[in-house]
Amino acid sequence: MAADVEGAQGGGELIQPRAPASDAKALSDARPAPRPVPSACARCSLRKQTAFTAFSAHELTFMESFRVGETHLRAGEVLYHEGDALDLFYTAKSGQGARYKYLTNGDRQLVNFVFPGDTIGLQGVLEDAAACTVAAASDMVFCTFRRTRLNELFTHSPDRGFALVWISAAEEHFLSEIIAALGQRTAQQRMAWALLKIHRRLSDLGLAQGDAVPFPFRQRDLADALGLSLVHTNKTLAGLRAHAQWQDGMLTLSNRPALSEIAMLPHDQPPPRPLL
Amino acid sequence: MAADVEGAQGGGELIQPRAPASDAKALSDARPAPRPVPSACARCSLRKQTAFTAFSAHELTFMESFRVGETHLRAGEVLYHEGDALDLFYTAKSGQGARYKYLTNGDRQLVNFVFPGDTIGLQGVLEDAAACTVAAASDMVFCTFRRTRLNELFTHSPDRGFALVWISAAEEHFLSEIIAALGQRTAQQRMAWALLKIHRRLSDLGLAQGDAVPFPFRQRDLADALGLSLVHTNKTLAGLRAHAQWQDGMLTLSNRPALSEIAMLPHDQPPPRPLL
DNA sequence: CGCAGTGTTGAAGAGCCTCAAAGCTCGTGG
DNA sequence: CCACGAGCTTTGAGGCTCTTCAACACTGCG
Repeated sequence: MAADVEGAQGGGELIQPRAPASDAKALSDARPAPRPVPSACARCSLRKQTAFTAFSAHELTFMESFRVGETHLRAGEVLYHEGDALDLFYTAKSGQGARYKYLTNGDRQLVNFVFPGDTIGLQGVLEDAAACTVAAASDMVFCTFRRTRLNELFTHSPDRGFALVWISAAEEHFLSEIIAALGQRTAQQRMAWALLKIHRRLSDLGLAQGDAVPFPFRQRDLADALGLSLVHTNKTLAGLRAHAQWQDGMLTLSNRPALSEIAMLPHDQPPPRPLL
Repeated sequence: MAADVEGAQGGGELIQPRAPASDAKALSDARPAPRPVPSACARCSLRKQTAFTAFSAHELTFMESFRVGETHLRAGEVLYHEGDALDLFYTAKSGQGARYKYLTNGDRQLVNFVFPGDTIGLQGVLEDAAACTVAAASDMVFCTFRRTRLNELFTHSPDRGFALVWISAAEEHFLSEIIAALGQRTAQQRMAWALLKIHRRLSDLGLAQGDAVPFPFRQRDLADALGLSLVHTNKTLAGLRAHAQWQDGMLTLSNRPALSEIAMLPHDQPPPRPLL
């Protein structure tokens, strides 16, 4: 699939409905292709968010040239599949998605949500096989970078190479928190923890409208993220409804202190991280 | 604590026995200090393992100068604590340990084991607060690197900077597998999965003696790694004893295909990864 | 209208946790 | 020499959390 022009879709495939067992991979192997967009980094609104560290002029110039273009995905489409060899990697620009891992029995784990500013696919670029499947829950736009030019990032702009390590380390940090949540917390604690983390991450991106943030997922996604059955996820959400409401793709936390208490969370906030 | 001379201990503190609730941090805040060792990278036996990619002569020279020295830990000692600001980061050279995260109620999660070749502390160096506590289960030796010189790694040796990103991505990959294991697998599946992963990683380092690898941990550690109670861990291990024996610090897998079947694992092997 | 996807609720059972206690191997001290 | 205690492993019993199965309500769509 070639890079397509303005207005057309960037490509992608419809994600399969959750198959009970076997035929989970009867999917097209088309890959979304990036399309060129002129001088976008300078205008990128993400860079203005306080969640991210600042760019130097030199870094900005370099990233403009390093960027290949944009990849557009519609809700439900897949960016790449677990096991794919990746020629590109991405930074999410808008919309929301998630990374999934599938087991041989058809079960799946939602490893992490993909929010604006998240860099994904780096592992798949380096190791020749993506560890996760990435799918969009809403329409999404990604900034796209080419595998073959990754070395330039280190030779031409050490600061950006440094940033990339920082990004990886921050992701690793968050994954370790997820591990602790899955391993040590009860269903209610996990749910409170996840709602707080999600809300916090989206708020830090400036996406909050009052107490509400957009969250275009299904209860099944949250269940797969927390390692809970769909039924129990529903009942756990119902039990927290006094403190958190989630309807029509909007998540509203009306009593964050209560949720923090339930989640056994300290109250610190994450330091600014780099954006690629 | 200053860098000490050959034969003396590198420092460290005794890890606390698992406190029931409150006083879990009544510990000295002494930090182990590295001691200089001349020209060690060229003779490092880890580099010869096929699990790692090769060094160029230039890279080797650079790492010799980049390295600060070695840090020695005795079994039970702590390298650094969750929340510490780190001036150093490390690559494990020998021995085994683990990274832990503690919850406010005293429970803990073993996030990942630390085996020779693993780079740790990078996240703590970049984010000003370590995400995990690192403790040694056997006597350990670490190669030590200084935070303040991290930028040199990117400006002087882009290849090593690239390697660092690769290392981070590989770790991120493995953590995502842990997440899937904790979220989707039953106790028996988790146990079989963990034993296979542990055995594989140690075998790839050339530490296997027949079907056995050294594994100097306690059932409590495995329980905290898998998110299971100690009692259930014991019973699950007993149920797998026909396929896996673990006694006197040695783990023996006598029937790997059976364990793979139980763990729902594909049979592929990980690609070579960089060593720092 | 029928159907697919999603959210909700109830009931029964399995898996895992907690509590409790006993055996084992150390090292220590009388 | 044996007694003693600490740390670890092992085993049993009871109960709670979470899963599975089943059914129904609601929505949007062909």
